[in-house]
Amino acid sequence: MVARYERIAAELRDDILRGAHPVGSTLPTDAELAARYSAARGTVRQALAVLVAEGLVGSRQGARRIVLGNSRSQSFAELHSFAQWAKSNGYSFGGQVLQQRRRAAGPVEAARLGSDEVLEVLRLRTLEAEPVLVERTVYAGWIAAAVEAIPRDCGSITQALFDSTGLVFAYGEHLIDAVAAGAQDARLLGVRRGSPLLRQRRITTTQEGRPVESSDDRYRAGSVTFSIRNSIGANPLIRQAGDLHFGA
Amino acid sequence: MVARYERIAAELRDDILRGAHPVGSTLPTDAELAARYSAARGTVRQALAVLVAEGLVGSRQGARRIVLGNSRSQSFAELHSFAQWAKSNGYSFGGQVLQQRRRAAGPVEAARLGSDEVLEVLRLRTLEAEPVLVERTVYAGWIAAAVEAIPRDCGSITQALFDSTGLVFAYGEHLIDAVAAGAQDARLLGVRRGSPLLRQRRITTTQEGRPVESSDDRYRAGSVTFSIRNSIGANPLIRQAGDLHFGA
DNA sequence: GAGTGGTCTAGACCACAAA
DNA sequence: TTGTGGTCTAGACCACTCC
Repeated sequence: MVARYERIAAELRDDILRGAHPVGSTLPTDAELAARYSAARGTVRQALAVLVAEGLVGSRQGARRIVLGNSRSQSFAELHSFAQWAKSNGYSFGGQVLQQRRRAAGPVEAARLGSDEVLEVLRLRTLEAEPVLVERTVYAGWIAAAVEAIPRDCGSITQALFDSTGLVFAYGEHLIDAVAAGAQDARLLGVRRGSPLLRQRRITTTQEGRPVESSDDRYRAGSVTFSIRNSIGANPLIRQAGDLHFGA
Repeated sequence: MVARYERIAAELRDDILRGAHPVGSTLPTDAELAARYSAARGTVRQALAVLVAEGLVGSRQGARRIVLGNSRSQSFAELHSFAQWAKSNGYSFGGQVLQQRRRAAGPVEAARLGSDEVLEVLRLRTLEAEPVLVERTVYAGWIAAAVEAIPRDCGSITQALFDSTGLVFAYGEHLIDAVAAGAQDARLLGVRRGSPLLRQRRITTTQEGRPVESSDDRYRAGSVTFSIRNSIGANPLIRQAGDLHFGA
């Protein structure tokens, strides 16, 4: 069952991407769209809100809505998976599943992933043959079987899931902070307990917004740096190898 | 004029951050909230959509809404200074200059800031009366006099420089990683040496792109989280206030 | 002043989760 | 089966933009 507003949003998006509404032009008014689709104004507004969130359409109170862009790729994540990033930068990389088990979702996970049963995976990833990243990932139940079918030493889970299911990931929210290495972190990464790690908590969804996984990724300090440029249109977040010279 | 749903959202957000609704607990139902605030269900849902978009609340059709988090986070979608961010979130904050001296720029600094002489400033900043941030900032020579004129306990340097010079900052590039606290960091922040800090190195420019400062900011672990969203919010009905749409 | 989008109301029905 | 959130309608008024 696809919601009415989703279908209207899809039609409008197609119109924009097709060029029927060029960048800079105004869209039909709420009332016109409501008449065209025989829907209530509220439903049309819900559809338009989708396009606004994607950055395709801009709106200001009192003024007509304007088409801001006509490329889908810009509105979605430019943040690639660890493997994609490493590959595109010419680094050698690897990965190894250390633990994997199904279990019941806690209340927070259930709400986050929309799933009662989850697959918990502990993965250690290497860069240039050095262990640099501990991933603790919780997958939604509907994708669990596909994840379990992936070889344990697969380097790119994203690629493997795309090959087996056709899924393309969109990256949702990222929370970045610093934490002290716990006992398990320290052992896996070869650092002392309590030493600094860069933590990235993230939620991954399909392009339609369906939650796929929730992950707690911990990078060894000095191995990876996140970079953000605050210029419009630029990639908001990219990873960089550590050891960058910045400032003095 | 603040919208009704914004005020309701703010109240609910405060309740969550205050701990009145612990993480994992369920929120009141739409109907209960509508009755409590004497608002229509649609208005309450609009407020809740704000919290869902912020990642504080999760929802699934048929199930009660659940509190997902209760931590403050700093979003990169908003190009705010520490003071602006703290103020907009209702936190008390302060700052104190500990050291300040002019010196010759190193070759990298000279290239980066376009300046032979620089002003080096060590600043300690507090949030809710706790020291959370050590800032080591290097200002370009042309702005040094204006910086030196700012009172040492000024909370918002950005504001002070705007007041005295009319300058508006644009934030250029941010590099984020984790480092171990050095001796000075540890002493100032009241943590053990070697304990994890979240480091943000950034370059600030004027809106025209002229470099103003280069800074190494170190946050005590657990005090602040950076958040980056690069896909559609869970509920597209709500636009984020003042959203600048980079990558969003 | 006319037109438009932003907000809000008060209903209704449906899909889904949990008991 | 009951309750909840998700969707949709049909109106209303307001704030704002643009002419």
